[in-house]
Amino acid sequence: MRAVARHPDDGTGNGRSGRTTIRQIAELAGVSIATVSRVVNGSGYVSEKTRRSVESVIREHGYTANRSARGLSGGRTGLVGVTLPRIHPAYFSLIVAGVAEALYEHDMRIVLCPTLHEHDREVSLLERLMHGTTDCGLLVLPEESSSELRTLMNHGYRFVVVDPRKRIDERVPTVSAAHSSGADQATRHLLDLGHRRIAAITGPRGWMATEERQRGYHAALAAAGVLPDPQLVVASNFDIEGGRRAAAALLELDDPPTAIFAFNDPLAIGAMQAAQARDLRVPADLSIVGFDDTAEAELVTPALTTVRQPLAEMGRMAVSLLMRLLEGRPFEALHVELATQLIVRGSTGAPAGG
Amino acid sequence: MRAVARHPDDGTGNGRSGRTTIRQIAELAGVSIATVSRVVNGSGYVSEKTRRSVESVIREHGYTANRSARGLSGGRTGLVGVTLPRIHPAYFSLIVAGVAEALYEHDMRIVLCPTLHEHDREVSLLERLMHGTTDCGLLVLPEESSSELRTLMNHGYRFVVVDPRKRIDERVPTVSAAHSSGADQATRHLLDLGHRRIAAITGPRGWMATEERQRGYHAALAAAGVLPDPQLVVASNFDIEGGRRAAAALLELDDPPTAIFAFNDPLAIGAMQAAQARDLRVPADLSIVGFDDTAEAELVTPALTTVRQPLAEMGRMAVSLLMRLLEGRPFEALHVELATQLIVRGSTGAPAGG
DNA sequence: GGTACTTGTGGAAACGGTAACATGCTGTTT
DNA sequence: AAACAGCATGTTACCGTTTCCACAAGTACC
Repeated sequence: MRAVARHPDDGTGNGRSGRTTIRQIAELAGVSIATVSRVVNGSGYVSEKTRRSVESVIREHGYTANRSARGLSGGRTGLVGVTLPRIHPAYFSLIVAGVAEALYEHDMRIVLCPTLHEHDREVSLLERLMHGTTDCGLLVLPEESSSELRTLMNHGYRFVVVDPRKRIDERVPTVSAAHSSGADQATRHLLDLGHRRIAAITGPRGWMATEERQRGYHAALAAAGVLPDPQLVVASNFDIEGGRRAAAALLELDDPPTAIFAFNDPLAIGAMQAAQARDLRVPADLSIVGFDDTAEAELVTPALTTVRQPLAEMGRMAVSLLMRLLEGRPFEALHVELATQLIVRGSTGAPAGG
Repeated sequence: MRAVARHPDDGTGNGRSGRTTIRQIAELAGVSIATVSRVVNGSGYVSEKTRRSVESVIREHGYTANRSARGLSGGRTGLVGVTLPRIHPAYFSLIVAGVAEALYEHDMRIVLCPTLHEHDREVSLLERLMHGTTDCGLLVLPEESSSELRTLMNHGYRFVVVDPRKRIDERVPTVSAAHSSGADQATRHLLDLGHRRIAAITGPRGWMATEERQRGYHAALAAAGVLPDPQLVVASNFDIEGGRRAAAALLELDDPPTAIFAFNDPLAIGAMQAAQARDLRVPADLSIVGFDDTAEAELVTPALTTVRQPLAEMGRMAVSLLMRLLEGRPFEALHVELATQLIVRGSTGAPAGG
């Protein structure tokens, strides 16, 4: 004879005290657990009368299905694993915000896994996520190689990659920003203002974002008949300090640039600091364009002209692909590229000589 | 006769294809599942020889326990529910970063639940989290009333509150920053510089952070023998726009302040913008101090003098309380208050008249 | 040489759901 | 009237763990 804990707290403090189960609801409503399950999940046949009655009992007792049980029994856990390098930078937190919002509408939750850019951590995290914890995954700027991702797929794990770092297997669904066209817009803007010596501070070599943006940059220069100068392209690492160093080097050149296109906002802010450190006025002496349009772009003086990536929207779009993946509906658009938009602010202007 | 899927992908794509289970490991190692469980959890008696053998099979096959099953079977899910108003603002993402880092060390994961400041959403989210999804919770700036939190406790749910919004039940463990002493430091700094008309732009009325910081502000003024002027205290809502409006109102006064202490960084940045909009120089004509020391404080010109809250550390501390709660170890320090530190930058200086 | 305790191991009962299958009904078709 | 389809509901196996209990063998003690 087991005691049935009716009181909310049975004093054991083991966290499962008194939670209403499907069996209790079934008994109270005078139906079988199968019927309650059908009502809760809206599956199968249930008469209007029964449905009402069960629903009222559920409301009255505040029942919610135990996700562990649901997950175990072959249903869904309702959890989506999200791996990302770090939580804090505005870039990532905006994507996650979009993801969370979209998932909430599907009554699913995020299991957040920062990898701190460590490949091994990411792999072991995914290993665990796959195994019963989550229904599917969302990999932001993943560290894994294409072949590792392929292995994941072959194990039957469903996932979507947001902002792929390197070029990956064609069959992996991806969401990214229109890097190349954004870079093209930014560069054209500088060309239109009259700049001809336009430098680029890029991200790490080999990253898709870097390569694609570089492609846009070169395309715009070519279209304007400007010969690219290899001296004017410096690779860096996407943070403020990197921007500062790269800009300092560029400004040391015999024939320094009149404009710098930085491949993200922190780099651009670093460049701005480097310019101000050597008493150059922005934009009078040096124009600067960034990429991202996170909140910081509006804070600096002068405010940063930058290419806006729809970060939250990328998160939402990734969720929408994920849901289709879960439903097993095959879909055509495996690779979604969201449009970027140039936001012109105070950091760009006509070159001094012009 | 059921097919036993040996191959990693059985083609059903239902996500549970081919994952190694405890039973398979047991069979391969020639022991019972109970023994494998004991090895995995380090509980009960297992001979050295058996342990080695089982461990090697586990390593070889990359086995990890299914968390749903573990959660269901009365063990732990290894998941911690984290509710917070929004993910994006630096304030929150820094706390979450600290939480994630600390939880990783305990091999636990975050289930992230943004509430968008909606009370109902938070309540229903918690309702679900409690019910089998998570082992415990971490509530950042919760919307719930003290009595709702008490109800949660009585249901046997274990949780810790980070940065309580209102004053709550004594028995709920909390982690917060030393609001009052931080505000005291900030105000004293301005007094030391020679300011006497020091305004305060506070957060929403009734919030603990607001009240405590106000207490520190008043204490510092009193200690310096400065009579507080009610006109100089304006309540706002913790964002840039609010800071702009509040500062504009303050600067309209017949006898305007020579310094403003804003109760967080966005407010301070808004105040700075308002000052610059009316051609006041910061700090020559107006000194400004913020509170938080998130990244933005260093970006604005001049860089913001502000009170640093150890946000990531608050997250880590909350996890440490949570772990003790889970272990059932009772502990004395139910309410932890972490020290703040004044960071002096360019936005403060001696008043013009001084 | 019993008895009692320690150590190592296996068997089996939960845990709370889902879903396949079985079982009645009520009409409708042939 | 028999056969059958569609609806509504109940029964039950199963998901992968943990954990309690039983049992066996070895050791210590009187």
